[in-house]
Amino acid sequence: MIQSIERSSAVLRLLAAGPDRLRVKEIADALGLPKSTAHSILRTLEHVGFAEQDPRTARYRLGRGLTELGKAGLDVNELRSRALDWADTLAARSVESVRIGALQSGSARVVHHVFRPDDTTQSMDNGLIIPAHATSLGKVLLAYDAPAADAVARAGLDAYTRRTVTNRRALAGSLGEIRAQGWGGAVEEWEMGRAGIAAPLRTFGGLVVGAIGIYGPVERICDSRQRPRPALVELVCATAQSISRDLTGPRS
Amino acid sequence: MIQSIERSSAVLRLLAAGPDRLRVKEIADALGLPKSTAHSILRTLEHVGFAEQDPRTARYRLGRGLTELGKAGLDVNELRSRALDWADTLAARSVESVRIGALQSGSARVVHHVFRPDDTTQSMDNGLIIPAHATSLGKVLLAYDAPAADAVARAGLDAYTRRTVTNRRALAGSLGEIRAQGWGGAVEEWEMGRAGIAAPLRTFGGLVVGAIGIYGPVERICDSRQRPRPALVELVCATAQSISRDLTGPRS
DNA sequence: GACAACGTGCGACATTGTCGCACGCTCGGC
DNA sequence: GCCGAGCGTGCGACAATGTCGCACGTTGTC
Repeated sequence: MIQSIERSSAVLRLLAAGPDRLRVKEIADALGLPKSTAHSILRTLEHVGFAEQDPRTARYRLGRGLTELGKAGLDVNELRSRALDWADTLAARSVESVRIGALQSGSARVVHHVFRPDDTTQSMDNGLIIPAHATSLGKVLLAYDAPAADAVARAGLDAYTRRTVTNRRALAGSLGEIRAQGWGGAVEEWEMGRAGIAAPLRTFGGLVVGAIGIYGPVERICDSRQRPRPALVELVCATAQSISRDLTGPRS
Repeated sequence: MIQSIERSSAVLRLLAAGPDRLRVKEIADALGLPKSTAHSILRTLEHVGFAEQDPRTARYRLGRGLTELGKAGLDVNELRSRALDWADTLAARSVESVRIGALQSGSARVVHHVFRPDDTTQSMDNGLIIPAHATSLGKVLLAYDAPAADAVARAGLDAYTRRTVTNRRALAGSLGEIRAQGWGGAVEEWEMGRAGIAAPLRTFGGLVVGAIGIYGPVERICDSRQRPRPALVELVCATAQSISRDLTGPRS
């Protein structure tokens, strides 16, 4: 039984008990904890949005995160705005178009799109719903959301090219591989001649709330053996990690 | 920032995301955790009532405890039923009457009462509201609930005897002492010639949900120097700890 | 205006949570 | 109906992590 979780639940119950905001000392006394420990728990609870601190009185009360448990975890707009700069940077460094996606009602949706720097003949993909099982972005999202993956597989895996994964078992294996290596690739699974590399975006506790990836011609994305170029993979993963660090960093 | 709390919040978000119940493996994969770790977190969350496991499918979903955060922490009836046997035992061993109390809307209420074994001339105190600042039971409850203590002090500290604590500062000091030693006593603060010894009842994370204590003639409760007899204090504390262990033990 | 009490941060220690592994079991497929 | 894979669960050892004590700077109070 994990001590800190038990304690945090007690803190939440305490905060919920009365309409009054509570001081650190009061909580510490109520639970028989040192001030430091109580403070540490409160900081974490505030960090994840389960508690809030009144900036004026320094007292704590329940946070918005608890009531929002019923809804979608993270606002798509916030994800977008927080990832904007990083996406631009990734596009510049990789010299490819960049997409950020999130799962919405079980399917993958592009929530942000950065054009390839020196290429104007592209379509704006914002808001586009892309096949989750046939793109790197979609597969990464599915890899960390079992129910969605299930729903997609159950709905039927349409073939877009001859390399599209249409076998449920093969898809499950692919998703497992993505989890194992922390990123996912898709080569000509959606459109012939095009490939993508994507990595998950994580919030507190490792919760995946989206994915970011690059998409472009196979000959630029992959090496001679049709495998995603390690340098590009590294770039995508590093960007994803930076965004994740950002998401867990300043307030939520 | 406490890792396990962040992770547990992620688990809760995950459980809240979809209406489907989730498997341990799915949660572990989604957060990038080993199965064991995820399982440990889930067990704890279930333990504190934030998650529930379907006994048939072994899958997890959100628990009732989360939605009940807004209401009183622990049902008084449950506290009563769980403490019944222990209260009887305490009455038998101490040969005194035993009371169990809880805070209700800022004042102390007797939720259970066991008569002194060989004494029939007693009144039934069940449901009785007793002065929180002038009884051992009430003071123990106040010691771990700062807002209630505040409200009581603000409402005015009526004097029932010449030994009743009526000074706010003195009361605060008394409550601090109770926290420090883990039990509280009151000698002729409510009724002349009567004294009490009480200790807190704790749930998960050390949250105080009630108090148990004995009450009787000063000459039996206290030694020659008007101080609570150590043997009785020990008895009360041991009983309180047993009940607390019970409260954190089998399901909530 | 002075004191006390609070919130906050840091560091060292040791407790605690984490991880890897293995056991039974159930579910699904051949 | 049998076999196999995959799951939930439990244990143990390690070391990472949370805990605690202390001290600072500040706020609120008398």
